[in-house]
Amino acid sequence: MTTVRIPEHWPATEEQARAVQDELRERVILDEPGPPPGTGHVTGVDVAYDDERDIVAAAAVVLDASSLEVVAEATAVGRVPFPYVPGLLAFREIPTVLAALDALPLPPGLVVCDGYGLAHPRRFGLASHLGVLTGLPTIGVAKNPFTFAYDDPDTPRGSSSALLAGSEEVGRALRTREAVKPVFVSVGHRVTLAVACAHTLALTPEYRLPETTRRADALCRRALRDTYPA
DNA sequence: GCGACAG
DNA sequence: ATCTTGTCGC
Repeated sequence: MTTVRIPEHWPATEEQARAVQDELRERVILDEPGPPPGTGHVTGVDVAYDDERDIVAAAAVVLDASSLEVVAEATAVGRVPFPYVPGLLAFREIPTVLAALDALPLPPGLVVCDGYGLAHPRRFGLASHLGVLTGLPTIGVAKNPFTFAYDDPDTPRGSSSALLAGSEEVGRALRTREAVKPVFVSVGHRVTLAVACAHTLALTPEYRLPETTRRADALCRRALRDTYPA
């Protein structure tokens, strides 16, 4: 497993971090459809924290998009590089996630993040940030609506409704399991919202959350306890 | 000013 | 995110 250091010029204040977002936001690509769902590789990334020891562990798990079988995985650990501030989550996760992605023996294909992309106070969430830095197509699938408004989607799996920032649709509330709380899908980089939702449905044949994030979540937790046992 | 707020 | 037992159900 890779060990990472905090990058030299990583933002130290919220003001600096917001300035980085405002700068990088210009590079987001929103007019590409993205890879077709059900083909190629799809990679889930996630992180786990040990606040006591100031440690963060990241995992990247590559799945075959049609069988959802694991094709490759990698992990990385490092110091937590930024405090949790709503809207600045990416600065906590990105260095370690990048290291895990770099350690993969294969191209990741589409990357599925645990959080938001466009659905963000400055329209530049974790998935957008990771996409711009890697050039990879990315989407965000979050478990909560954050500050955004939405109407409850219809009961059947596959139903969806707009995730709204005022009157602007920044994502979709997507029902991945009948009558179960929806997930909140937003575009990261080089993927369309419709395609992002299609991928999310393809990744949730059984559970509310995408297989990608379920696998990545399990792996980064394992990496954390294997590396720094209680 | 106060509360809410991805993970 | 993380702290945490049992419990209901497939």
